[in-house]
Amino acid sequence: MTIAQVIVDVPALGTDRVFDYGVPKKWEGIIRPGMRVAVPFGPRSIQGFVVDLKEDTDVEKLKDIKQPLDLAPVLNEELLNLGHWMAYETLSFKISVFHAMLPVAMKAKYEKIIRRTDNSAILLDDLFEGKQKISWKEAEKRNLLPALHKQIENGNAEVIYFVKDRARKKLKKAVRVNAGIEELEELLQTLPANAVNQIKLIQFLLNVSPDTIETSILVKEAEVPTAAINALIKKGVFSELLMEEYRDPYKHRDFERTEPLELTNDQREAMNPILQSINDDRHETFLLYGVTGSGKTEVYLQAIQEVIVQGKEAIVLVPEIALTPQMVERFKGRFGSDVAVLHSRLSIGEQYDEWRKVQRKEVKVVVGARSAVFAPFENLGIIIIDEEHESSYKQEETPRYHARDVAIKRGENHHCPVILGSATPSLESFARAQKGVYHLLCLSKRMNDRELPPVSVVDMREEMRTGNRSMFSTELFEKIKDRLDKGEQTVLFLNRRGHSTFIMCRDCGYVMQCPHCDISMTYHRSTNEMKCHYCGFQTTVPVECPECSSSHIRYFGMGTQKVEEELVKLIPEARVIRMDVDTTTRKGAHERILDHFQSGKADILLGTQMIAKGLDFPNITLVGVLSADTMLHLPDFRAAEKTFQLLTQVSGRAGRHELSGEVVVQTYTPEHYSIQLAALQDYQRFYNQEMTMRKIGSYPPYYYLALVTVTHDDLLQAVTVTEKISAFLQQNISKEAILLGPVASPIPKINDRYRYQCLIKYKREPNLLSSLRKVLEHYNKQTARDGFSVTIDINPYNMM
DNA sequence: AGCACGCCGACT
DNA sequence: GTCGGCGTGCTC
Repeated sequence: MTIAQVIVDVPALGTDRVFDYGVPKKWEGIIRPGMRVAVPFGPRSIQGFVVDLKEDTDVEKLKDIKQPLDLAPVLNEELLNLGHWMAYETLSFKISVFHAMLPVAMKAKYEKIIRRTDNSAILLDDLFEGKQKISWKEAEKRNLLPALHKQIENGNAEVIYFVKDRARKKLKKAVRVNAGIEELEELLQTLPANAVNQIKLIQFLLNVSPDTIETSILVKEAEVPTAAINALIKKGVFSELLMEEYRDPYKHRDFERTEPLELTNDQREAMNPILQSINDDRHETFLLYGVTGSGKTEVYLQAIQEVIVQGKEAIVLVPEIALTPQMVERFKGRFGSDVAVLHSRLSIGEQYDEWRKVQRKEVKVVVGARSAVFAPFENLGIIIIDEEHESSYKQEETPRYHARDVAIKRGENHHCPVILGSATPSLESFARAQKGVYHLLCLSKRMNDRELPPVSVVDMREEMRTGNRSMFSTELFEKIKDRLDKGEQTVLFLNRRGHSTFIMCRDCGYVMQCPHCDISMTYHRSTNEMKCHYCGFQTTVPVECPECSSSHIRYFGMGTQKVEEELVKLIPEARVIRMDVDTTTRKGAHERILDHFQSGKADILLGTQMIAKGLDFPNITLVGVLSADTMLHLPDFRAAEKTFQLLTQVSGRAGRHELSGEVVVQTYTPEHYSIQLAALQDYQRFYNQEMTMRKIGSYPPYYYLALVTVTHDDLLQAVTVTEKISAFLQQNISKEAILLGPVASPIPKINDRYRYQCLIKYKREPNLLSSLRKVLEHYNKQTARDGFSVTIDINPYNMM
């Protein structure tokens, strides 16, 4: 008897292991590891993943698999092993990891129905309204459950559990030609002369002789009505079938084909070691450090070209917000239909279809956001992570994995190179490159030898002193007007959307806080409400101060909305277009805004994060950063690094082509090294300076981190448990490790739950993972009962 | 995570 | 005496 080992779809500690199931005779040889199956689990029926097959089992009350949910495995052997590894490293449940590796469409939905079994019981006619079955949801709504329960107990009705697969393929009609040439010619003779369309159709078949053809295409090309096709189906010339149709998000776009460009010396030098590694089938991690506009993408493209020539496949990861049509175009332009695109702005169906293209080996290249690192290729030749320093490569929910770590693991599995590309590498990666763990490749010159644009830092405190209280310094304002006169374009960057960040009473200093979270409420002008960005709590804008009843309530902090209003007031003739989460939620909005700006229909592009990347328009000659220090003062040891990276990125948007550009950076802390060195575009010095800071603070890359967060609705309880955990961990780590805590989380309360944490800094701690696992196991019992939640984040990016 | 089982108090 | 409240533990 074949036994399948199954990971069931129950994310809990007690079920995070394999369960054995019998494979029914009729599925033997069909059910294989990596397939999803429907299995009975207790009284219900749920989804599971077969991870292995074996011949016998010790389990006595063995149940059988109900049915497979896939025709072919959705996880290959490599991905299954990768899943086990990830679950171990990130302290996650295996089932959570498997779900993270697959498109959301493959996550099952469950449904229950109640069916009557005894048709003679007249009482049931009322309950079921004469029908045979009723859905659980409806029974619940109509409050029939108590009565139905009784009937279930009496054996007059039963509950049936369904596993519903959401992975629906879109199908289209097609026909297969069964008749050979002779048969067709024979038929042509016997058809009556008035069967014009059938004759036309057969002649078409004789000319083109297709094997299988989509019905709608046949109608168009043979110029016959469907009736003619139906007639031939009846005569047995065709048999009908359904073909899978891909929901192609780029269906209506033509991509202009591009040819490889001549490489610069720099690029060729960077290219050689990569090619070497590809040719030797050898895993190596490269850090491609290239200033903005130095042509990293062309290096990626040509490396991929080589990989494809060798019959292998490529994964390219790009940060979600940089995954613009412009970016996709570069890859589709070079590799055409060999490219699949995966990111969260696609619909669930589109994501599924793009993934299917990979599974069916119909593409060679995947360009996608974080989760594309799991693309089910079997013969990977290269993995590229562009903008490797981006924090969006770290997933902030379980499984809390970093795409960089996963990419390197897969690179090892496939003996292929991994390329990390950035103009501002993360300190972690650059440090590894310095140590020789990664192979450092440099592109130090911009393409077509354009100088990096000069950056001028404006001290906004000085502006204040001279009486300028607007959000634009005199220098920036003058320069914007100058560009307007010249018909050149300006990009204004502000890392904050919305209108004002908070409101404060000018008389007593009262700042409105969320009653459920320790965070100030944000003013939203469009709805004229105060909103909490953490729990979604909303309330009206106070007309007078709740503390001192003063009416001097003022709006502080600026968001993109407010800047837009100001701009329109100050320079009415300027055509401003705003780009942030609020204006890009609708599908395709992203693309429309950029097209609009590119075609010169706007003078000023005002936006957040998302305009910092990839934007490459020839007419941009001025970049303004309205407030460089918005993220500098966050309680985050990476604040300086993030500021430096962002400023460098934004600056890189100016003067990339014939026209030279310049950058104006407004700040209240012009003396800070991250702003100074970003203005000088001096990564190396920033790296040295910041490394010193990290060494002093015992932070990465000198130390690894593990963050344990405990939440509870009672403050004291949260503190007590965090103390116990800290004490336990203190005893189980070496002297070299540093344990901080318990301390309140940077946001001490979210959603009425208090948050306490303890942070472990360590260099080498082989037993840490198992100690942390013990913490989870021990407190999990309390977790459910007493309302605790304990989460562990290995190498966190977000300390909140 | 569900769901059943089982042990306690409040009621027809 | 029974209904139903939720704490406990299991699911191949």
